[in-house]
Amino acid sequence: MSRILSRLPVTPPTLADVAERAGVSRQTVSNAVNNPELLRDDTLQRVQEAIAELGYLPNRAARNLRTRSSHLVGLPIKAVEEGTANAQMDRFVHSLVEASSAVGYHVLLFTGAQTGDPEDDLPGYDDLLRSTAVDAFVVTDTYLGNPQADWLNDRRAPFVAFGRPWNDPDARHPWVDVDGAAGTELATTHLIDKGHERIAWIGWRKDSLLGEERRAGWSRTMRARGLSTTGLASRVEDTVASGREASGVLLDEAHPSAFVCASDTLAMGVLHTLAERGLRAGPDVAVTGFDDSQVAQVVPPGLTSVRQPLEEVAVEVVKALANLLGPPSGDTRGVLLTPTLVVRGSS
Amino acid sequence: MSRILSRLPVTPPTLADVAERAGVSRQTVSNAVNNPELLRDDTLQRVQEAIAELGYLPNRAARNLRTRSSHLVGLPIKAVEEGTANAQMDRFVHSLVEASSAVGYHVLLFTGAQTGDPEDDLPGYDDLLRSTAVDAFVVTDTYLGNPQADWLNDRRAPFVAFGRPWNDPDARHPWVDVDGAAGTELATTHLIDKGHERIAWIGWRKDSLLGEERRAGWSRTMRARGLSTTGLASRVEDTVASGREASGVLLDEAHPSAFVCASDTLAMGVLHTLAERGLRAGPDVAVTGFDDSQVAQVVPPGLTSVRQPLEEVAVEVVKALANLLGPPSGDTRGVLLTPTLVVRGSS
DNA sequence: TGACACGGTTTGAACGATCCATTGAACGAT
DNA sequence: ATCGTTCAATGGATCGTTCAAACCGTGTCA
Repeated sequence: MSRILSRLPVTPPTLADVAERAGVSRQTVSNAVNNPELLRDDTLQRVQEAIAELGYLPNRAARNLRTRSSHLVGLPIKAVEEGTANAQMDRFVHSLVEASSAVGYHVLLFTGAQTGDPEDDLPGYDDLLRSTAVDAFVVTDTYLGNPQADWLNDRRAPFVAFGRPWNDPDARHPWVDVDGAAGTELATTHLIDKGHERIAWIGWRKDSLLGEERRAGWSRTMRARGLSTTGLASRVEDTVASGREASGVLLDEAHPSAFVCASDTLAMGVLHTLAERGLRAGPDVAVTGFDDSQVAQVVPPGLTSVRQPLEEVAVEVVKALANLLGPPSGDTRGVLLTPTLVVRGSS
Repeated sequence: MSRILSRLPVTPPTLADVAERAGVSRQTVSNAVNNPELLRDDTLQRVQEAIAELGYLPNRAARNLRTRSSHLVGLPIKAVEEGTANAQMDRFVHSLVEASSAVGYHVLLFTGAQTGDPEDDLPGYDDLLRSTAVDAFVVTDTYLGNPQADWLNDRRAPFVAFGRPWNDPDARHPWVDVDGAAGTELATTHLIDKGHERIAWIGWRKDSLLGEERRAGWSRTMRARGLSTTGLASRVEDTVASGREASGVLLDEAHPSAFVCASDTLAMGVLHTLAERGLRAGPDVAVTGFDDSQVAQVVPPGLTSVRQPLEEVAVEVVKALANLLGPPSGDTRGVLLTPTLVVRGSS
């Protein structure tokens, strides 16, 4: 019969065990854990001693059942894209986990239907919510046309977005985002200060509002400093190959001395072109990227890049979550954070 | 037969609701969900219709309470290291989440005490387990001296390791790992086939058994092909700077025509040296890395690298988990997978 | 004819916590 | 001595599910 060993040596102590040991009722122990201010000092201490002696920990499942909440937030993770250098997600996830645990929440990962169409993921959200597997979501990809935000809003599902609600300026969900234009402005100003005057832009296609915002930071800074932008902008796909190609054309036709890119991926494409033409990144042609990915950190001679304050973003996201799930204090709908510039050899 | 998506505010239907609608008892509905083979065909169908009509989903918390299991596996994530190019964890995590959900499990992230000392993380594991927050763990860092595995083993905590139990060859926990020596053998063979004879090794300090294993793949292949290894090996820290320095020294003293590195990080260091000396990676000096990180994919001219089958690893880990938590079928203690070589411009 | 086995279904009792209404004691004011 | 108020602590009901045992009609065999 004892062939099957119990996984844990003994069954963990319950509220009732602690209550008996401390000579109080279950409810009092519960209060000692959740509302200590309700107890008299001496009883509180007695209960806490009993808790410590028995090594009591509340059973999550029982608590979840009774309170109808799981203290879990769901984070959908999308497929890993091969070419693009967006490994920065790591940083965000790590901070999110840490910040969440500080307010008693854990992060649950899940994937969608894997069909590529975000539409197909939506039932997955619903199931998690209705089965009380998670209390809320954190969504990270609110590009234009992504149905997630709208869908979750319709269903009154609690969630916080990393990314502005581009398609619906007065959406009612809380969000946190990074000011992209401020980032490219930093990069452009930096290059101008270094003496560059013909500074090119390589960004994404026009339907990306995120891309257009970053572009605006470059163009407004150029204008403000009295520099021309005509013929200096290119809009392509977010791949190394596109960046390589676009920079080649720009070098031939517009002779820029520096490139500001909408992503590290595109900037890597520029580095490819420079390497092919025997030009040195930095001394000959300056390049800046966006994201401060690991690639930017290790590629020779180091890629100057705009760094998003992902740790801060995570903290703000968790604040919004706490506000959403706990007692609402203020209702700050959106938070916009400012990035910084990490200068390396490429500029 | 349209799927009913109820708004969140209304309480979701319960087992009892379904039972009433189908004209059966609660337990019968429960069986329809968990042990359909126990029901007569017509009853099963009736119940399934009721489930579909109401859009019923079992309440996770209640199920967890009753079955004393959470259907969650805990995955500790460590701090993001800045310099090193090991963002490959993404790939593993993604596959793990996917493979887990296929067998009804979700992945819960958590961080340790953030003190840097892994010793301090251990209570965190214990708490999660005892509060029935997770059923098991997946640990990923079983380097020599890491107390996790031993500690979990002592406590009979169910877990699967990605990484061999280096310090205890007959540890009793299941593990999955990648054959590092086979990987460097692939790289070395590839270089030899390309005509290289003086092939240098840059790896980690001797106390890393993982590093020694990778080194063995290089040295045994060299020996097997009748090539000398004397003076061609260097053991340093896993940083870009160390790789840069070590490759400089080797180039001066041993004149290798190719480098096999224990990591992409070290290989990037070699690329730095080559760039500084005006040497082209590939035509002039060949370089191979290990991990097939995103850096390897985007750095010009592309870094040849050993790619770990992380997707397969995840699948095997989940298999082991299922075996551990469900009815044990076989008891395969360890699984060793073989990596592949991704050839790019650097070789 | 009675005992027994069987597949399919039902019933009551957990699982371990919190919510809610209530009790008991303490205390100052009448 | 009585009353009202407040503060601490209690006991029972409850969350939604699964477990264990009981039930019931039918068929089989001694």
